Amino acid sequence: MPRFSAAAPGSGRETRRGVDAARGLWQGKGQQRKPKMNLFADMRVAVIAALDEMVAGGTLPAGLDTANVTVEPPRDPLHGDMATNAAMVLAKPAGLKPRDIAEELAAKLSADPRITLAEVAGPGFLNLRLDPAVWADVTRAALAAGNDYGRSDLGHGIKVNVEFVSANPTGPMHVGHTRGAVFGDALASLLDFAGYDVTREYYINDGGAQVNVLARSAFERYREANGLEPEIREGLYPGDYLIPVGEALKAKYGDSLLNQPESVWLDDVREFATAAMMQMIRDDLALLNVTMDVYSSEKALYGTGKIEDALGRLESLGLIYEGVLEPPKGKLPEDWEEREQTLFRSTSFGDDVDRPVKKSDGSWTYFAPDIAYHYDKIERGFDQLIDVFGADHGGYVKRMKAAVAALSNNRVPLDIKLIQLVRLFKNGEPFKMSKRAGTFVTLRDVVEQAGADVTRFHMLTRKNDAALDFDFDKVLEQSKDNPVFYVQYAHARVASVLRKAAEAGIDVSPEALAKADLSGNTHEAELALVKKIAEWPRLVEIAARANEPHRVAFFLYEIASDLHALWNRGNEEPGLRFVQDDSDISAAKIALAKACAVVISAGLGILGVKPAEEMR
RNA sequence: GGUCCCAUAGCUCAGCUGGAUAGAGCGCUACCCUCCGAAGGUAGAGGCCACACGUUCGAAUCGUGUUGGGACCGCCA
Repeated sequence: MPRFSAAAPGSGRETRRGVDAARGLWQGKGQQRKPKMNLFADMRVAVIAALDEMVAGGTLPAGLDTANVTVEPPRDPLHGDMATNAAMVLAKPAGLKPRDIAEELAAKLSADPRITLAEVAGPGFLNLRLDPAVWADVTRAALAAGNDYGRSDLGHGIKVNVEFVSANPTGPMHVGHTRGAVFGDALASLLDFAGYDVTREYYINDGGAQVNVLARSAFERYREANGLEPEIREGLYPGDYLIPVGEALKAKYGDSLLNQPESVWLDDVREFATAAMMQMIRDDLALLNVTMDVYSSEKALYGTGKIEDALGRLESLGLIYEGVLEPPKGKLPEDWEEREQTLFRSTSFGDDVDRPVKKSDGSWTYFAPDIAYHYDKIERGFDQLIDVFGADHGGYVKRMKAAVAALSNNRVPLDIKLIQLVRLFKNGEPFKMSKRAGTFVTLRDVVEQAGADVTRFHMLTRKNDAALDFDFDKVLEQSKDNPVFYVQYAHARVASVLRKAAEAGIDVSPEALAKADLSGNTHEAELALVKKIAEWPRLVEIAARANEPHRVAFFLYEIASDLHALWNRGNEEPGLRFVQDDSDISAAKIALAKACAVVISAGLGILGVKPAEEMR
């Protein structure tokens, strides 16, 4: 039975810092680790160094801003292995022609042993072709780093708080929460991988009217447990999930509460029921392999002066006043009348109207504890905040950002990611969710049918602000039309190769693969794969900068596609197969395959999906 | 009325702090399995990136406006 107490005494918070050392490799608090080889970042360093030489040599003026200089893979492979826009970006501020800059830059870069050809193209692009030895280095770097390949120090260990799920503790989690949970958890892992110090946090809305409704609903189930007819009135929560809570209440209180007025039992029953709901939510999250670092309680903000502190700070900044809001334009609410309220001057920070923090009866609005909670996060020293909300909370984005900007004196950026809805399908038919009809699809329903791995991957195959279709049949389909299967299959194929090679007496130990002569991996299908492997560290940084974990899922699909393509080529060209009679050649091919598997494994790790060793 | 999100191939969607001839899957068309790696493979067709103007050496990407779709909009949380 429920053991969870929403508020740890005195703090309003439960943490699990320091007890999570057992996380998987990729989820270790990694900001102290050294970043691994990032070919594109390395080459950019070389380009900037060459530009510095040109400044020293007098070709370029000093003090140029190189922030917009990029080194990236060209869309067309005919353009070489990498391209830089340096000449075009710098032409105007330097007062020179792009091609002139590019020509000299090309001459300087040609001295780099990694670069075999640097040629000017188009309006001033500089296309670079790399020495094949570079690709061998990439393969070896991936093998050596394993699941840490692609780790970055982009975040420099700064403290980021990712608040997600934060479902009301009034019932089980449904599919919408599931997507938010997967997104938030994957984003947190991604940021950790990119060198941020990440805290996963859940805000428990246990301070509002809805937990009183929960208490009254649970009380009816308590009466039911005592043999009375429950009266689930309109507005109460009718779900069966409260029946065991009623029974637990009976076990604790016997029949002693039955004839008592609400004022006697409300607080106790509310606390009991809330704790039970939070335990259920924790269990649901555990099914999805989501573990929070911190649970913070809204209720614990009341009566401790925290709300008053936060609003007092706003007041000292002259951002709180008593006033009357204009009625909203267009359709007027039925019961609209002018009222004086306590308002936060959020318009000073880009909001459209000022927002009430106190109701006309003097009690706090929902916004007030939210302000206090975010103030608390700022005070705990976070450098960056991320909130993951359902798309229906879009209206709160501006006011929340305004509050954080005001309270942190613009020091702490707040990014709010809105999660669009999930549309459920079964056999291609829309699957209507309805609490009344009992077809209420919970997180548990989804995970029990589809499994945590499939659910997690599929939920990340769409951008967070795009609606997502979830078809129970399609996500379980074992075909290349299913991205989950496709990526897992690629990893399993490599695992299969390693097993087969070992059976054939080939040494596939890490040491042997590290020593393999990779200079023979020159087929275009092999080069396509190794170039994709080289791109992985860059993709991690792009995804982390945008707070968009779905990019990882798409990248994994692409690299899996490259592996499958190479595999298929082996059907027609036996020389491309991984397992060969010549054990030296075989080791080289297998090293490449293994490096690919390493990237898939690391990427799946960020998404929270276990890589498959075999498909069954 | 206002705010936010969205608009890319027939369909579902990617598209990098702006970069070269805009990509993938499905569907469609044509080829390809006696066997050695087909829970398939190869190739192809398919686009006014909603529209207009602007910024820029360069715009699907940034800005303004228009059209169409969705979400939200003071004592609900």
